[in-house]
Amino acid sequence: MQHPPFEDRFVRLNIRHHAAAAISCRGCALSRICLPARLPAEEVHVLEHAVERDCTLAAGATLAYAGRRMQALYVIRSGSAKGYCLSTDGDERVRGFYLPGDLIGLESLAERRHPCDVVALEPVRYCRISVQRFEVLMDVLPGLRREIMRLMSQSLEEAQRLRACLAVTDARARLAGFLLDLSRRLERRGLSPSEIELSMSRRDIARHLGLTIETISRGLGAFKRAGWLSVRLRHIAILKPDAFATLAG
Amino acid sequence: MQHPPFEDRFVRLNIRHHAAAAISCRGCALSRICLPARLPAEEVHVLEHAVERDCTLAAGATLAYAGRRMQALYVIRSGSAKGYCLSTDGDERVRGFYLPGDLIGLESLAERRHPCDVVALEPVRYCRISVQRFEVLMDVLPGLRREIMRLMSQSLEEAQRLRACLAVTDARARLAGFLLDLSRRLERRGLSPSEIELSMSRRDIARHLGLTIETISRGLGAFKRAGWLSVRLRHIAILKPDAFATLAG
DNA sequence: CGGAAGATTGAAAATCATCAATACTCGTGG
DNA sequence: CCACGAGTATTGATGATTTTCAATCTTCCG
Repeated sequence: MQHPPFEDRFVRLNIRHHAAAAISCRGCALSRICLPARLPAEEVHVLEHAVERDCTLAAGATLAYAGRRMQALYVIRSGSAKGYCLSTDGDERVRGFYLPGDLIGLESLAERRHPCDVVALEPVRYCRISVQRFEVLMDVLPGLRREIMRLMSQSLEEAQRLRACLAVTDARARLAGFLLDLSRRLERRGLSPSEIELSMSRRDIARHLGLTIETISRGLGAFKRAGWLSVRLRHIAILKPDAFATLAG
Repeated sequence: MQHPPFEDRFVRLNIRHHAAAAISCRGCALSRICLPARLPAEEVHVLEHAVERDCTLAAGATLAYAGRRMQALYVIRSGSAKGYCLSTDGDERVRGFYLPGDLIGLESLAERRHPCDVVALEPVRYCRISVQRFEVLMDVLPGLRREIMRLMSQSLEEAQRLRACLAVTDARARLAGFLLDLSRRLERRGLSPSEIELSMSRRDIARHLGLTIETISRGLGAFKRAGWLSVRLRHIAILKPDAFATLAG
């Protein structure tokens, strides 16, 4: 819609296929977090053959364009991405951030087109499964189907919860809620919940929370002075998670 | 979790079964909006037998309790409800509002428990299908399965979009976004997008948008003075939808 | 009629956005 | 290796918006 003819070319340019280097799902570092974790072995086998592994994306490259027909679902293997849309007057609204293990495109299935742009915040490795194949598998593999349902339900819950976290007037509380959520998501993926390397800029966080860069910066400063965390640029360490939980509610 | 022993009793007391008066899905006023709309006739028939129709709930009564194991999925037939959770210090965060045709419980499927309370904002009639039956049907009816997937995808998209609408600093813009979204949801359900009878209080809206009652009131007042809408208590008429769209972005 | 809850309005205080200046990081190229 | 410059982050001062507190008005019940 917004970028009619270019997208396919762009996306294809950004994808590098390394069929030879393709790792099986079972051998993947994410196997405990990703789809196969809860799937019976025979289904994992079928799934493996439908998935293109080792796709990569450079930092800043776009994985999906708003309004364009969706071609595939993606799973982030490493790196991270942000989903955002542009308002009529040109400023962006960040819908959310995708972390390793996250499935991108579930929200696009109904309309068969992406509701917003998705760009890599850092170099991203990801897996890809075409919508057509995905739909076939959904009919054929009951285990996968249930797992996808579970994932969608979970994403829905998460989206609503995050929304509730924004339904708070206080800017610090919002920031605390965001950091806490990020921490928990990382923990669920087997990463450290306290030592966090932010892949998004202050600007992204601000556009995500409905605040300004300066407020984010000052908020982090206040948390630092309170001894709740240490910050140095994109690296933060959460020292008192309970304090954040209390502030966020 | 929060209301351990009482819930079942409450819910049951609030449900009135009128087996005799049960209407078929095909005869239901919502048949064009609700699940059966996109289902093959034979599946509608099966679904009909699994659904309890004509359940009712008094205004203010609770349909689902936060933390409690989910028993069933619900579809609002008439009336409306709000989903909210309480923060540690007791003030509520409104997650969202459910309108006629909305399926309640999709977000609870993963954890098998409700993430937040759902209470009726006005007298509600609804249909009910137990989780057990639902899961069986999901395996048995491919059409229903696809439709549910579509619905979940759509809900997810909606939740993310609404979230983006909060990612805006200006209070008026948020309110405009909320009204616009409400208007569009009503329209999709065959109701008037301009003549709206709000079932939620200013307080509910405020808690939903991360603003205060007074700001909501002043915002509506400003829209009124600008000639964008007419307000009288819970009844609003949107006169210039484009103005709202522009403000919301 | 009377009382409780909801809604509006006004004046204040606090928070946050805006504007502006500065510091810092990191990649590039001399 | 250093200098440069663009992008990013911090900090300060000011002003606008929003919250808070308070009073009033309305509606909706019984």
